[in-house]
Amino acid sequence: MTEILKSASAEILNTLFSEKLNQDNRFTSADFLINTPPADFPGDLTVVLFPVAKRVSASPVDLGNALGEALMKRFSELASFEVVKGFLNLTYADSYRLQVFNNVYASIDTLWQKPLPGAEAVMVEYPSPNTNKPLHLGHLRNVFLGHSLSRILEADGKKVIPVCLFNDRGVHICKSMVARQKFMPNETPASTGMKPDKFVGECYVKFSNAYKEEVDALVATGISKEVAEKQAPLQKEVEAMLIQWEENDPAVRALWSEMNGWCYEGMQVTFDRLGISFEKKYYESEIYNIGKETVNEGLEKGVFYTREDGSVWVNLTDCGLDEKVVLRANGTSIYITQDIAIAYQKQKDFEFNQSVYVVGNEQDYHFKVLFEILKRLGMKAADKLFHLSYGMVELPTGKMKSREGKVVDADDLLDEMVEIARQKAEYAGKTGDFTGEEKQELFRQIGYGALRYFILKVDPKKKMIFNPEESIDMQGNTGPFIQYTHARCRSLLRKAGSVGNSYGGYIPLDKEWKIVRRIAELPELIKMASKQMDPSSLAAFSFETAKEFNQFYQEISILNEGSEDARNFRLMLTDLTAKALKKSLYLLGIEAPERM
RNA sequence: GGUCCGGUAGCUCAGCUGGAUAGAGCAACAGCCUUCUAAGCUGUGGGUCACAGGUUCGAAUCCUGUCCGGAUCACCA
Repeated sequence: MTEILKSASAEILNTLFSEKLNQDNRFTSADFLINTPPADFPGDLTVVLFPVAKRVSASPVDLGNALGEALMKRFSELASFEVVKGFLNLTYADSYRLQVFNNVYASIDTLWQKPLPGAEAVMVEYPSPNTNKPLHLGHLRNVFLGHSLSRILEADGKKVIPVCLFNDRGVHICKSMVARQKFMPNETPASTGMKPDKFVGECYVKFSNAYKEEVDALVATGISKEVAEKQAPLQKEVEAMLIQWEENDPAVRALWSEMNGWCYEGMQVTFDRLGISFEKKYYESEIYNIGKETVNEGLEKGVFYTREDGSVWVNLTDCGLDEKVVLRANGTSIYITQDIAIAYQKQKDFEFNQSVYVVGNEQDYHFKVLFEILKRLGMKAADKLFHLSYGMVELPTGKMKSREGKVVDADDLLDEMVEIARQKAEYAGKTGDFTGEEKQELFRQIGYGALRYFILKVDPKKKMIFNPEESIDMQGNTGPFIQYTHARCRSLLRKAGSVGNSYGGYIPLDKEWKIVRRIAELPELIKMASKQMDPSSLAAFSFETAKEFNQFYQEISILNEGSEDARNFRLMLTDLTAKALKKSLYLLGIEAPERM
């Protein structure tokens, strides 16, 4: 509708001001800005008049009146207009409003077509953990984003290929291994009763503490910190172990397999809780050697060069980046070497139109370098890669530090959320007729929903602060609020028995129309969220919709309404709202209970 | 130091490619449950949009500079 109005407006003004306009400055629809007016102004659409009025040096008010009148004559969809300052506010006719309602109501069920054959394929890689410690809050933001993004892309008609990369080798892994060997050789997850991935994480913390002591001791003898970090015996041990690993030393490999196995076992439990799964899992350990081959190719192509000590480099200074090592002097490969290899491997394994890496913004530079290198290597898919960069989750005390064990553990947090949901529900006396099992399931849905919403409602690009001391709210702009509104709708519909499909000549109230108007924008919103890879707008949508429905619910009878037409319309609106809420929650990865 | 990102109410955050009087939620205070779920609704208070310039009919939004915070510039990942 807005597009039609824009071109009509251009046409009308061109005729009206034909004397003042020549070929070069005639209006086109691009000259018109039409948006929705602020809540306390009348109308459904606003034409901003200043720019157009200026061009023909007319007063915005006069021009607005003239334009408004002409549009009224031409469009039966419009009921009235009003010019306020430089803004022309247009109000839809009731008949058109009902037409909009009928259209949304008819299409809400089929809004998410499954990807059609030949649909664009998008690979989404997340959360790509290291296998030396369990998942923490930072990973949760990653998972929520990746999961939600996948659903949004699918709703936009794309085929999603979710993959996960395990950073399962390298110095960080060796640190946990050295610590296990040295400090807790006889302990196992079973003997300690720990979740296996947490046991591995414990090793990592032990290493970091011992390493820090060594460094401090060296510094005390007058050595600089930088040198001390390199000379510390534990550091040497790690480096030695990395080489042994690359040389396939059986004992080192056995230790590595055992510890990684624990990590996968533990992480899978967390993945299952989060409801995520992958079409393919990549392991750096299986691919890093291909990286070395690619490095050789790069040398042949002249993209890389060798230094005297044998290390291999790439010079990216001509595009604002630095010189970067791609292979160590001792021949072992580093992070970027493997990322190069994995990019090629992905290209080999799947056909895709786009490949998204969901990775924190601390690695912005790394991905710039990686993508530039791949471009120079002439990789086919190089222009299809996209780094979805998101902000860090910080504690009030600053960054989380896994080395120091100062992290919010993912499992613990999920447990805690369920517990909070339970407490709030019991305090409110909510769950009288639920069975024990139903309750448990409900508290899980609410607790998880609260956490996901809390994280997804903020712009992914921005860093966010999480205060573990203040438990996540369940009132106001929260997941449970939206879940509650959905459950409330469902309750009404259950009580009504069935929803009729005719409402005679009923004319919707303003409060009712506002809800319809918002939900009618959902398809457009999904496209936008998909394009911008940002779920937060859907969180905002679900909140606004829920709030508007609650206002309506509070003030206006639905089931107790005398007029059957009105009752039917309101039930249809309730049905529409429930569906819109359920679907927007789904896109955020949040479940929508029927009762709560 | 170079590069990049950010600074909006006491707190956590919205504010789309510049548009009307800068909005939510939490917290505080005052109301609303014999009627469809009170995890709800209504109202009050709370702002130099970091600061200073500039661009223009119009700037939280765009440009420049300053201040403050963060990330990154590893033969770590």
